[in-house]
Amino acid sequence: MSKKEALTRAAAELLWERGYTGTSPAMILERAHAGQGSMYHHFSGKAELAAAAMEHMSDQLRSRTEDALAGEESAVARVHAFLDLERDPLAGCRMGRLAQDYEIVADDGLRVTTADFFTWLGDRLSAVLAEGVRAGEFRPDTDPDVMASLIMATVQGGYVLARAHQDPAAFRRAVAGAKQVVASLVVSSGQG
Amino acid sequence: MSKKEALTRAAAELLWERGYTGTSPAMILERAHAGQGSMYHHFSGKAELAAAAMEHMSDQLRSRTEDALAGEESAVARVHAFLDLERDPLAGCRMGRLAQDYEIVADDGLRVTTADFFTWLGDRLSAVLAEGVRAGEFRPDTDPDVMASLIMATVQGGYVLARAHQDPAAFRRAVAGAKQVVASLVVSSGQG
DNA sequence: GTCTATATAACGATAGAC
DNA sequence: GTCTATCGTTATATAGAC
Repeated sequence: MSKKEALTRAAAELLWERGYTGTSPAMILERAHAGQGSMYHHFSGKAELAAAAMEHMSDQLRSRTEDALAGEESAVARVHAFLDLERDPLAGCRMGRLAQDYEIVADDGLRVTTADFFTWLGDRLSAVLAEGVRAGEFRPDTDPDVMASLIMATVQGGYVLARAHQDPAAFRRAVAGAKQVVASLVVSSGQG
Repeated sequence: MSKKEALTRAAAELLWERGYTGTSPAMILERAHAGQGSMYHHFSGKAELAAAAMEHMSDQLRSRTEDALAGEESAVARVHAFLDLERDPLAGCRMGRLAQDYEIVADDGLRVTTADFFTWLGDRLSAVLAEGVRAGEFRPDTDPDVMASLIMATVQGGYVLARAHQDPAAFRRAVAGAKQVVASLVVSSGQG
Protein backbone atom coordinates (compact mmCIF):
# COMPACT_ATOMS: atom_id res chain seq x y z
CA MET A 1 0.00 0.00 0.00
CA SER A 2 1.43 3.38 -1.00
CA LYS A 3 1.85 6.08 1.61
CA LYS A 4 -0.76 8.08 -0.24
CA GLU A 5 -3.29 5.30 0.17
CA ALA A 6 -2.27 4.72 3.80
CA LEU A 7 -2.81 8.41 4.49
CA THR A 8 -6.21 8.37 2.82
CA ARG A 9 -7.33 5.33 4.79
CA ALA A 10 -6.03 6.65 8.09
CA ALA A 11 -7.72 9.98 7.47
CA ALA A 12 -11.00 8.24 6.66
CA GLU A 13 -10.87 6.28 9.90
CA LEU A 14 -10.12 9.34 11.97
CA LEU A 15 -12.75 11.50 10.26
CA TRP A 16 -15.28 8.83 11.13
CA GLU A 17 -14.12 8.55 14.72
CA ARG A 18 -13.39 12.17 15.59
CA GLY A 19 -14.79 14.41 12.87
CA TYR A 20 -12.84 16.92 10.81
CA THR A 21 -12.16 19.54 13.48
CA GLY A 22 -11.17 16.85 15.94
CA THR A 23 -8.65 15.24 13.61
CA SER A 24 -5.13 16.67 13.30
CA PRO A 25 -2.55 15.95 10.62
CA ALA A 26 -0.29 14.56 13.34
CA MET A 27 -2.89 11.92 14.26
CA ILE A 28 -3.24 10.90 10.64
CA LEU A 29 0.51 10.64 10.15
CA GLU A 30 0.88 8.48 13.24
CA ARG A 31 -1.87 6.06 12.17
CA ALA A 32 -0.56 5.91 8.61
CA HIS A 33 3.05 5.46 9.77
CA ALA A 34 4.06 8.32 7.54
CA GLY A 35 6.06 11.51 7.96
CA GLN A 36 5.02 15.10 7.36
CA GLY A 37 6.70 15.12 3.99
CA SER A 38 4.57 12.32 2.58
CA MET A 39 1.39 14.10 3.43
CA TYR A 40 2.41 17.48 2.05
CA HIS A 41 3.88 15.86 -1.03
CA HIS A 42 0.62 14.13 -2.00
CA PHE A 43 -1.83 16.68 -0.63
CA SER A 44 -1.86 20.44 -0.24
CA GLY A 45 -2.90 20.08 3.38
CA LYS A 46 -5.48 18.72 5.78
CA ALA A 47 -8.47 19.83 3.71
CA GLU A 48 -7.34 18.15 0.51
CA LEU A 49 -6.48 14.92 2.32
CA ALA A 50 -9.86 14.99 4.02
CA ALA A 51 -11.54 15.50 0.65
CA ALA A 52 -9.83 12.37 -0.70
CA ALA A 53 -10.79 10.42 2.42
CA MET A 54 -14.39 11.58 2.13
CA GLU A 55 -14.58 10.49 -1.51
CA HIS A 56 -13.26 7.11 -0.41
CA MET A 57 -15.93 6.81 2.28
CA SER A 58 -18.68 7.98 -0.02
CA ASP A 59 -17.76 5.30 -2.56
CA GLN A 60 -17.82 2.63 0.13
CA LEU A 61 -21.23 3.72 1.34
CA ARG A 62 -22.69 3.85 -2.16
CA SER A 63 -21.44 0.37 -2.86
CA ARG A 64 -22.91 -1.08 0.31
CA THR A 65 -26.18 0.76 -0.25
CA GLU A 66 -26.49 -0.40 -3.81
CA ASP A 67 -26.07 -4.00 -2.67
CA ALA A 68 -29.21 -3.56 -0.60
CA LEU A 69 -31.29 -1.54 -3.03
CA ALA A 70 -30.53 -3.47 -6.22
CA GLY A 71 -31.87 -6.91 -6.90
CA GLU A 72 -35.06 -8.56 -7.96
CA GLU A 73 -36.99 -8.58 -4.70
CA SER A 74 -40.00 -6.38 -4.04
CA ALA A 75 -39.53 -2.68 -3.39
CA VAL A 76 -40.50 -3.06 0.25
CA ALA A 77 -37.96 -5.85 0.68
CA ARG A 78 -35.23 -3.71 -0.83
CA VAL A 79 -36.04 -0.69 1.33
CA HIS A 80 -36.12 -2.93 4.38
CA ALA A 81 -32.77 -4.39 3.31
CA PHE A 82 -31.39 -0.87 3.23
CA LEU A 83 -32.74 -0.16 6.71
CA ASP A 84 -31.34 -3.49 7.93
CA LEU A 85 -27.83 -2.89 6.61
CA GLU A 86 -25.22 -3.62 9.25
CA ARG A 87 -24.32 -0.35 10.91
CA ASP A 88 -22.46 0.79 14.00
CA PRO A 89 -24.92 3.13 15.71
CA LEU A 90 -22.41 4.43 18.24
CA ALA A 91 -19.87 5.31 15.56
CA GLY A 92 -22.30 7.32 13.51
CA CYS A 93 -22.65 7.82 9.77
CA ARG A 94 -19.40 8.56 7.93
CA MET A 95 -21.11 11.27 5.88
CA GLY A 96 -23.80 12.46 8.24
CA ARG A 97 -21.44 13.13 11.12
CA LEU A 98 -19.23 15.30 8.97
CA ALA A 99 -22.23 17.36 7.84
CA GLN A 100 -22.56 18.45 11.48
CA ASP A 101 -18.98 19.70 11.58
CA TYR A 102 -18.61 23.47 11.35
CA GLU A 103 -15.45 23.44 9.27
CA ILE A 104 -16.87 20.93 6.79
CA VAL A 105 -19.94 23.07 6.19
CA ALA A 106 -17.80 26.21 6.00
CA ASP A 107 -15.69 24.67 3.21
CA ASP A 108 -17.89 24.04 0.20
CA GLY A 109 -15.35 21.73 -1.38
CA LEU A 110 -15.71 19.38 1.59
CA ARG A 111 -19.41 19.83 2.21
CA VAL A 112 -20.36 19.02 -1.36
CA THR A 113 -19.15 15.44 -0.96
CA THR A 114 -21.70 14.90 1.79
CA ALA A 115 -24.39 16.70 -0.20
CA ASP A 116 -23.73 14.61 -3.29
CA PHE A 117 -23.91 11.42 -1.27
CA PHE A 118 -27.29 12.29 0.20
CA THR A 119 -28.57 13.48 -3.16
CA TRP A 120 -27.58 10.13 -4.64
CA LEU A 121 -29.06 8.17 -1.72
CA GLY A 122 -32.32 10.11 -1.81
CA ASP A 123 -32.63 9.58 -5.55
CA ARG A 124 -31.99 5.84 -5.22
CA LEU A 125 -34.49 5.40 -2.40
CA SER A 126 -37.03 7.51 -4.21
CA ALA A 127 -36.58 5.48 -7.39
CA VAL A 128 -37.15 2.20 -5.57
CA LEU A 129 -40.23 3.61 -3.85
CA ALA A 130 -41.57 4.92 -7.17
CA GLU A 131 -41.04 1.49 -8.72
CA GLY A 132 -43.09 0.04 -5.89
CA VAL A 133 -45.88 2.53 -6.51
CA ARG A 134 -45.92 1.81 -10.26
CA ALA A 135 -46.01 -1.92 -9.57
CA GLY A 136 -49.04 -1.48 -7.35
CA GLU A 137 -47.04 -2.60 -4.35
CA PHE A 138 -47.26 0.71 -2.47
CA ARG A 139 -50.38 2.82 -2.12
CA PRO A 140 -50.75 5.21 -5.05
CA ASP A 141 -50.75 8.30 -2.83
CA THR A 142 -47.24 7.46 -1.60
CA ASP A 143 -44.86 10.38 -2.19
CA PRO A 144 -41.50 8.76 -3.04
CA ASP A 145 -39.42 11.89 -2.42
CA VAL A 146 -40.96 12.62 0.96
CA MET A 147 -40.70 8.99 2.04
CA ALA A 148 -37.08 8.81 0.87
CA SER A 149 -36.34 11.90 2.98
CA LEU A 150 -38.11 10.35 5.94
CA ILE A 151 -36.09 7.15 5.63
CA MET A 152 -32.75 8.96 5.33
CA ALA A 153 -33.60 11.28 8.20
CA THR A 154 -34.64 8.39 10.42
CA VAL A 155 -31.33 6.63 9.93
CA GLN A 156 -29.33 9.82 10.48
CA GLY A 157 -31.39 10.79 13.49
CA GLY A 158 -31.13 7.27 14.84
CA TYR A 159 -27.37 7.69 14.93
CA VAL A 160 -27.73 10.96 16.83
CA LEU A 161 -29.99 9.40 19.46
CA ALA A 162 -27.78 6.33 19.83
CA ARG A 163 -24.72 8.46 20.39
CA ALA A 164 -26.48 10.68 22.90
CA HIS A 165 -27.66 7.68 24.89
CA GLN A 166 -24.59 5.58 24.09
CA ASP A 167 -27.07 2.84 23.33
CA PRO A 168 -27.52 1.12 19.97
CA ALA A 169 -31.11 0.33 20.94
CA ALA A 170 -32.03 3.96 20.37
CA PHE A 171 -30.93 3.58 16.75
CA ARG A 172 -32.79 0.32 16.31
CA ARG A 173 -36.01 1.79 17.73
CA ALA A 174 -35.99 4.64 15.22
CA VAL A 175 -35.24 2.30 12.32
CA ALA A 176 -37.99 -0.03 13.51
CA GLY A 177 -40.35 2.91 13.21
CA ALA A 178 -39.22 3.56 9.66
CA LYS A 179 -39.73 -0.09 8.75
CA GLN A 180 -43.25 0.00 10.18
CA VAL A 181 -44.01 3.08 8.15
CA VAL A 182 -42.73 1.52 4.94
CA ALA A 183 -44.71 -1.64 5.66
CA SER A 184 -47.82 0.45 6.23
CA LEU A 185 -47.53 1.81 2.70
CA VAL A 186 -47.91 -1.67 1.21
CA VAL A 187 -51.33 -2.10 -0.36
CA SER A 188 -51.77 -5.79 0.44
CA SER A 189 -51.06 -5.17 4.11
CA GLY A 190 -54.50 -3.53 4.33
CA GLN A 191 -53.04 -0.48 6.05
CA GLY A 192 -53.24 -2.43 9.27
CA MET B 1 -25.65 40.60 33.41
CA SER B 2 -22.85 39.05 35.43
CA LYS B 3 -19.70 37.87 33.71
CA LYS B 4 -20.64 34.35 34.69
CA GLU B 5 -23.93 34.64 32.84
CA ALA B 6 -22.27 36.34 29.88
CA LEU B 7 -19.79 33.50 29.66
CA THR B 8 -22.54 30.90 29.84
CA ARG B 9 -24.54 32.59 27.09
CA ALA B 10 -21.53 33.11 24.85
CA ALA B 11 -20.51 29.49 25.32
CA ALA B 12 -24.02 28.32 24.46
CA GLU B 13 -24.00 30.33 21.25
CA LEU B 14 -20.61 29.03 20.20
CA LEU B 15 -21.39 25.43 21.07
CA TRP B 16 -24.44 25.70 18.84
CA GLU B 17 -22.50 27.30 16.01
CA ARG B 18 -19.23 25.39 16.13
CA GLY B 19 -19.61 22.40 18.42
CA TYR B 20 -17.48 21.63 21.48
CA THR B 21 -14.21 20.71 19.77
CA GLY B 22 -14.51 23.70 17.46
CA THR B 23 -15.02 26.19 20.29
CA SER B 24 -12.01 27.56 22.19
CA PRO B 25 -12.00 29.39 25.50
CA ALA B 26 -10.54 32.40 23.69
CA MET B 27 -13.58 32.60 21.40
CA ILE B 28 -15.91 32.47 24.37
CA LEU B 29 -14.00 35.17 26.24
CA GLU B 30 -14.06 37.45 23.24
CA ARG B 31 -17.79 37.07 22.70
CA ALA B 32 -18.53 37.48 26.41
CA HIS B 33 -16.19 40.48 26.70
CA ALA B 34 -14.48 38.79 29.60
CA GLY B 35 -10.92 38.00 30.57
CA GLN B 36 -9.31 34.65 31.32
CA GLY B 37 -9.60 35.25 35.04
CA SER B 38 -13.39 35.50 34.97
CA MET B 39 -13.76 32.21 33.24
CA TYR B 40 -11.36 30.30 35.50
CA HIS B 41 -12.82 31.94 38.58
CA HIS B 42 -16.36 30.75 37.85
CA PHE B 43 -15.54 27.48 36.10
CA SER B 44 -12.81 24.90 36.41
CA GLY B 45 -12.24 25.04 32.65
CA LYS B 46 -13.77 24.62 29.23
CA ALA B 47 -15.64 21.43 30.09
CA GLU B 48 -17.39 22.86 33.14
CA LEU B 49 -18.38 26.02 31.29
CA ALA B 50 -19.71 23.92 28.44
CA ALA B 51 -21.71 21.84 30.91
CA ALA B 52 -23.36 24.99 32.27
CA ALA B 53 -24.07 26.22 28.74
CA MET B 54 -25.55 22.87 27.78
CA GLU B 55 -27.86 22.89 30.80
CA HIS B 56 -28.96 26.36 29.76
CA MET B 57 -29.72 25.18 26.21
CA SER B 58 -31.48 22.07 27.42
CA ASP B 59 -33.76 24.16 29.63
CA GLN B 60 -34.59 26.45 26.71
CA LEU B 61 -35.44 23.52 24.46
CA ARG B 62 -37.59 21.83 27.06
CA SER B 63 -39.52 25.01 27.62
CA ARG B 64 -40.17 25.55 23.92
CA THR B 65 -41.09 21.91 23.46
CA GLU B 66 -43.49 21.91 26.37
CA ASP B 67 -45.27 24.92 24.89
CA ALA B 68 -46.06 22.80 21.85
CA LEU B 69 -46.88 19.53 23.57
CA ALA B 70 -49.00 20.86 26.42
CA GLY B 71 -52.47 22.25 25.93
CA GLU B 72 -55.96 21.02 25.37
CA GLU B 73 -55.86 20.25 21.67
CA SER B 74 -55.91 16.75 20.25
CA ALA B 75 -52.80 14.58 20.47
CA VAL B 76 -52.23 14.79 16.73
CA ALA B 77 -52.46 18.59 16.87
CA ARG B 78 -49.89 18.73 19.66
CA VAL B 79 -47.45 16.39 17.91
CA HIS B 80 -47.85 18.43 14.74
CA ALA B 81 -47.26 21.58 16.78
CA PHE B 82 -43.99 20.04 17.98
CA LEU B 83 -42.96 19.21 14.44
CA ASP B 84 -43.94 22.72 13.32
CA LEU B 85 -41.91 24.51 15.99
CA GLU B 86 -39.79 27.26 14.52
CA ARG B 87 -36.31 25.86 13.92
CA ASP B 88 -33.19 26.86 12.07
CA PRO B 89 -32.40 23.81 9.94
CA LEU B 90 -28.98 25.06 8.86
CA ALA B 91 -27.90 25.74 12.42
CA GLY B 92 -28.80 22.28 13.66
CA CYS B 93 -30.14 21.09 16.99
CA ARG B 94 -28.39 22.48 20.05
CA MET B 95 -28.34 19.06 21.71
CA GLY B 96 -28.22 16.75 18.71
CA ARG B 97 -25.21 18.39 17.15
CA LEU B 98 -23.20 18.03 20.34
CA ALA B 99 -24.05 14.34 20.53
CA GLN B 100 -22.03 13.94 17.31
CA ASP B 101 -18.98 15.57 18.84
CA TYR B 102 -16.23 13.13 19.82
CA GLU B 103 -15.16 14.99 22.93
CA ILE B 104 -18.74 15.34 24.18
CA VAL B 105 -19.36 11.63 23.89
CA ALA B 106 -15.96 10.88 25.45
CA ASP B 107 -16.87 12.95 28.52
CA ASP B 108 -19.81 11.36 30.28
CA GLY B 109 -20.51 14.49 32.29
CA LEU B 110 -21.17 16.37 29.07
CA ARG B 111 -22.85 13.59 27.11
CA VAL B 112 -25.39 12.91 29.84
CA THR B 113 -26.97 16.33 29.36
CA THR B 114 -27.81 15.41 25.78
CA ALA B 115 -28.98 11.94 26.81
CA ASP B 116 -31.24 13.36 29.51
CA PHE B 117 -32.75 15.82 27.08
CA PHE B 118 -33.63 13.12 24.56
CA THR B 119 -34.90 10.84 27.31
CA TRP B 120 -37.19 13.61 28.45
CA LEU B 121 -38.30 14.46 24.92
CA GLY B 122 -38.97 10.83 24.04
CA ASP B 123 -41.00 10.37 27.20
CA ARG B 124 -43.05 13.49 26.53
CA LEU B 125 -43.78 12.55 22.91
CA SER B 126 -44.58 9.00 23.92
CA ALA B 127 -46.95 10.22 26.62
CA VAL B 128 -48.85 12.44 24.20
CA LEU B 129 -49.07 9.60 21.67
CA ALA B 130 -50.27 7.20 24.38
CA GLU B 131 -52.95 9.71 25.40
CA GLY B 132 -54.08 9.79 21.79
CA VAL B 133 -54.29 6.02 21.68
CA ARG B 134 -56.28 5.86 24.93
CA ALA B 135 -58.65 8.54 23.66
CA GLY B 136 -59.30 6.51 20.53
CA GLU B 137 -57.68 9.19 18.40
CA PHE B 138 -54.80 7.01 17.18
CA ARG B 139 -55.09 3.44 15.98
CA PRO B 140 -54.82 1.01 18.91
CA ASP B 141 -51.80 -0.79 17.41
CA THR B 142 -49.77 2.43 17.54
CA ASP B 143 -46.54 1.92 19.51
CA PRO B 144 -45.96 5.23 21.31
CA ASP B 145 -42.28 4.58 22.10
CA VAL B 146 -41.38 3.58 18.56
CA MET B 147 -43.31 6.49 17.07
CA ALA B 148 -41.70 8.92 19.52
CA SER B 149 -38.29 7.62 18.43
CA LEU B 150 -39.26 7.97 14.80
CA ILE B 151 -40.37 11.56 15.33
CA MET B 152 -37.22 12.56 17.21
CA ALA B 153 -34.99 10.82 14.69
CA THR B 154 -36.75 12.51 11.79
CA VAL B 155 -36.14 15.95 13.24
CA GLN B 156 -32.51 15.18 14.07
CA GLY B 157 -31.90 13.59 10.70
CA GLY B 158 -33.64 16.46 8.97
CA TYR B 159 -31.04 18.79 10.46
CA VAL B 160 -28.24 16.56 9.14
CA LEU B 161 -29.66 16.54 5.62
CA ALA B 162 -30.30 20.29 5.63
CA ARG B 163 -26.73 21.00 6.69
CA ALA B 164 -25.28 18.64 4.11
CA HIS B 165 -27.30 20.28 1.34
CA GLN B 166 -27.19 23.74 2.90
CA ASP B 167 -30.90 23.83 2.15
CA PRO B 168 -33.68 24.16 4.73
CA ALA B 169 -36.03 22.40 2.30
CA ALA B 170 -34.31 19.10 3.07
CA PHE B 171 -35.32 19.53 6.71
CA ARG B 172 -38.88 20.46 5.83
CA ARG B 173 -39.27 17.44 3.54
CA ALA B 174 -38.27 15.03 6.29
CA VAL B 175 -40.57 16.71 8.80
CA ALA B 176 -43.39 16.65 6.26
CA GLY B 177 -42.90 12.89 6.10
CA ALA B 178 -43.17 12.62 9.87
CA LYS B 179 -46.36 14.68 9.85
CA GLN B 180 -47.87 12.42 7.20
CA VAL B 181 -47.01 9.38 9.26
CA VAL B 182 -48.56 10.84 12.40
CA ALA B 183 -51.67 11.81 10.43
CA SER B 184 -51.88 8.29 9.04
CA LEU B 185 -52.16 6.94 12.58
CA VAL B 186 -55.38 8.87 13.19
CA VAL B 187 -58.39 6.56 13.20
CA SER B 188 -60.89 9.01 11.74
CA SER B 189 -58.64 9.66 8.76
CA GLY B 190 -59.50 6.16 7.55
CA GLN B 191 -55.84 5.31 7.16
CA GLY B 192 -56.05 6.82 3.72
C1' DG C 1 8.68 10.15 -2.41
C1' DT C 2 9.80 10.13 2.18
C1' DC C 3 11.98 11.80 6.10
C1' DT C 4 13.19 15.14 10.19
C1' DA C 5 13.73 19.82 11.78
C1' DT C 6 11.70 23.98 12.35
C1' DA C 7 8.24 28.01 12.42
C1' DT C 8 4.09 30.49 13.73
C1' DA C 9 -0.01 30.60 15.72
C1' DA C 10 -3.62 28.83 18.64
C1' DC C 11 -5.09 25.82 22.57
C1' DG C 12 -6.12 25.29 27.40
C1' DA C 13 -4.63 26.40 31.87
C1' DT C 14 -2.05 28.94 35.67
C1' DA C 15 -0.04 32.98 38.29
C1' DG C 16 -0.54 36.82 40.43
C1' DA C 17 -1.77 41.91 40.41
C1' DC C 18 -5.67 44.86 41.50
C1' DG D 1 -14.36 39.03 40.67
C1' DT D 2 -11.88 40.62 37.03
C1' DC D 3 -7.85 41.54 34.64
C1' DT D 4 -3.26 40.70 31.96
C1' DA D 5 0.98 38.04 31.56
C1' DT D 6 2.80 33.84 30.86
C1' DC D 7 3.46 28.73 30.38
C1' DG D 8 3.76 24.26 28.15
C1' DT D 9 1.51 21.80 24.41
C1' DT D 10 -0.49 21.02 20.07
C1' DA D 11 -2.09 22.35 15.23
C1' DT D 12 -0.87 23.19 10.69
C1' DA D 13 2.43 24.18 7.44
C1' DT D 14 7.20 24.94 5.43
C1' DA D 15 12.25 23.91 4.60
C1' DG D 16 15.44 21.21 3.13
C1' DA D 17 18.20 16.72 3.50
C1' DC D 18 18.27 12.10 1.45
